Parts: sequence; structure tokens; C-alpha cells
Amino acid sequence: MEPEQSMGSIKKEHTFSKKEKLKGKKAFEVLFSEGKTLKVYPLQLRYLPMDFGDESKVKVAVVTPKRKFKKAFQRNRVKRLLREAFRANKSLVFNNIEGNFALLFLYIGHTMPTFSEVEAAVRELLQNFVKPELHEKNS
RNA sequence: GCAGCAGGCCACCUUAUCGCUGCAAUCCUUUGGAUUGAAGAGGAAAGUCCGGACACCAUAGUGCAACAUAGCGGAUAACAUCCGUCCGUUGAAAAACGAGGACCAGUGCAACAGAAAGCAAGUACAGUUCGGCUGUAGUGAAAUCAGGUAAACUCUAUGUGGUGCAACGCCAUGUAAACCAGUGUUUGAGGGUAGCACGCCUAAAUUGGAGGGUAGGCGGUUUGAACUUUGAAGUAAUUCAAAGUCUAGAUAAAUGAUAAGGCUCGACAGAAUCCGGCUUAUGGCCUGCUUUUUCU
Repeated sequence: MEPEQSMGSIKKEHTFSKKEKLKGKKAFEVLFSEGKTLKVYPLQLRYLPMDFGDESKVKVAVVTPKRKFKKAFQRNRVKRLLREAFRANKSLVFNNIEGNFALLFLYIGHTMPTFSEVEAAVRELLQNFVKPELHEKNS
């Protein structure tokens, strides 16, 4: 498997297809029990190196706790904003990491955010996520 | 015009760019991918309160019990829903609401007043076949006589098995104490069966077959008591006929973001097996009706 081919499978920069979605009960359990955590209010990022068995480098999930948002339409809204923010800024990750990762964005705020708030938090998280990974590889 | 009552309709819009989900067509060597095309949440999708469809299970059957419903007539697959109508209550009216079957089958209950609303007593006067026999007065809605009451037991009629698509079927993986069939064995004991009785089910051992749970994939899964238009029957709910349409199928769960413009500045709120209702949340528009009072 050539690295160029795996990159070639992602032709456009700003997509978020089914392949990049994290699935399966076990993956979530492992991520919650063993994953590392980064926080930028109102978001929390959990991540863990994981081999998916397909070409995807990164799989992402988005979670909104029922405790914070009781109405389904509110949870949907937050999850959509998070997905959209990741989609717009995924190049930050793809261009700067090696290895496969499972990512999970957890919304820990109590109020309905705007898109710009979410996007800023996602950008900061991704940058924070990339830096230590580079550091570990280099050292 | 205000106020009130009833019914119906809509659910910010337009354009551009970047994305998401399944579907169809075409292309590529397959798993799969690419391109194009037409689609893509609600009136309540909600609460899970009723009624069904569908699926499985004798732990599913029968009788009793229990529960639900309750004028009358109709509609429906069915209902506690809907329509019509009578009666009652509320309101000035338009209208709304109703736990509206039966107390000459039985049992019970009854404030105040009253001696007494049953198992215990009887005031006054009069009559008398001299017996607390009869009448009148007095209390009360009702008095040794019937009434009232069934959101009192009860009776009557009708209906109700249970569990829910995480049902259920198949595939791949694949170890048993579980499953199926035969042999075998018994007071079918003990145990199980939402209440009771009957009934039903059930053991160890051994041989063979088949292969659980958990996680995964596929089916179930969207063509349906469907929708639109027209005609006919009916007061109506609704039914019948003809023509046309295909209209969400996700599964850590698809509808979003950005930019610009407009207006009345956008409420409640997200399909999860599917339908019919009910209830609750909620912005706006339109139509019809009522007239106690006030204004013109």
C-alpha cells in the first residue's frame, strides 16, 4: 500500500463521509477507557491510536450528552455544528500526523453555541492534538 | 371595531458555494469507487395514553375470577375515536361539556331537621271491632311506607392470552451445563404456568443431530386500512367507482454550514416496524357565527 494511494483516496479536502465516521460499541468503550483527553471549553477531545482495517487514517465521532441537552433537536444541532467544524478544518490533522487515530469530540458546555464558537474551539483542539504527536515522533 | 365561539390553512423565503443519506442510470477489473440525475423529518415526528396490523410463544386451551367500556342509532380493520340525535348541566348567545345502562335481584349508605330514614322508638288530638288498630298534626326531598344513591358493593350487555421489530428469519464465527430426535424411566412426585381449579409443560443417563449468548452483516424496512383529482350515495362520520402518483428509510444514527438579499424578523420542536386516534407544547393567517354592554 503506497502512501500516495491512501492520500489519493481523499480527493477533496473538505469531506466527511461514512468511512471517516467512528462506529462500533467496542471502539467507543476503548476510547472512553483508554483514550487521552484534551480540553478547550466548551469541547473535549478524546483520542487514541487505532487500526481500522481500511484506508481511513482518522475516524471521528461526535457526542452530545443527553444530560446537558434534553431535547433531541438541540443535540442534533450541536452535533451538526461539530461535524461541520471538523469538516472545514480536517486538513489540520491530515497534513500533520502519522498513524491512525480515533477521535471523539465531546460537547461539555451547557448552552447552545454558535458556529464560530465551535469552529474556534475545534481549531484549537486540533492544533493542540497535532503538536504533542509531532513532538513524540521527533523525540 | 372590541370581546367571545367554531372551523380550515401555512410552518421564513430566494440565490450561490462547500458538504451528508439512501435510490436510479452510466462507467471502472472485483470488495468497492467515480460521474450524472431526481428525492430527503412533523403538525405535533413528542407523551407512550387507547385501538389495530405484523411476529413469536400450550407458560398460548377451558371455566371462574379480574379488568375495560356504557343513552339511542350509525361509521370503521378496530377503539375509550369519529358522526348524528335525545336528555342533563353551563352560558346572554354562538356553543361547550357529561363517570347519561339497571336500585319493582339482593346487600349497604344517607348531612341538617325529626321520636323514628330500620331492628329500634313513638308526642298531641280524634276515631275505634279497645289490639302500640286507624286517621290527622308536627320534621323533611322522602315517613313501619315507598323514595334517593350504582365516581357503594352488585347486576346486565359487549370485549380482553402474553410479549413487543432490541419481535422474528437468515449468514459468518463457533465452546458448553442449553436445543431437537431416538432409547430409557416414574407415585408424572417435586417444579413451572401474571389469581384459583382443570389442563398443559418438565427429570437423570446414553446415542446421534444441530448449534447458543455477546459483538458484526443481511432481511424484516417501507406500496400503504397510502396520497391527489373527479364523479356517485349519505344530514354527517364515511363508503363506492374511475384516472393518476411513488412520496425519508438513518443505524454513535443522514437535512447542515457559509455569503448575499428580502419581509410580517421566523414559535413548539427531529422519523427509528407501520397505521387510526387521544393528550400535551406552540407562532401566524383566513373564513363563518354570537350580541349582555360600549362606540359609530
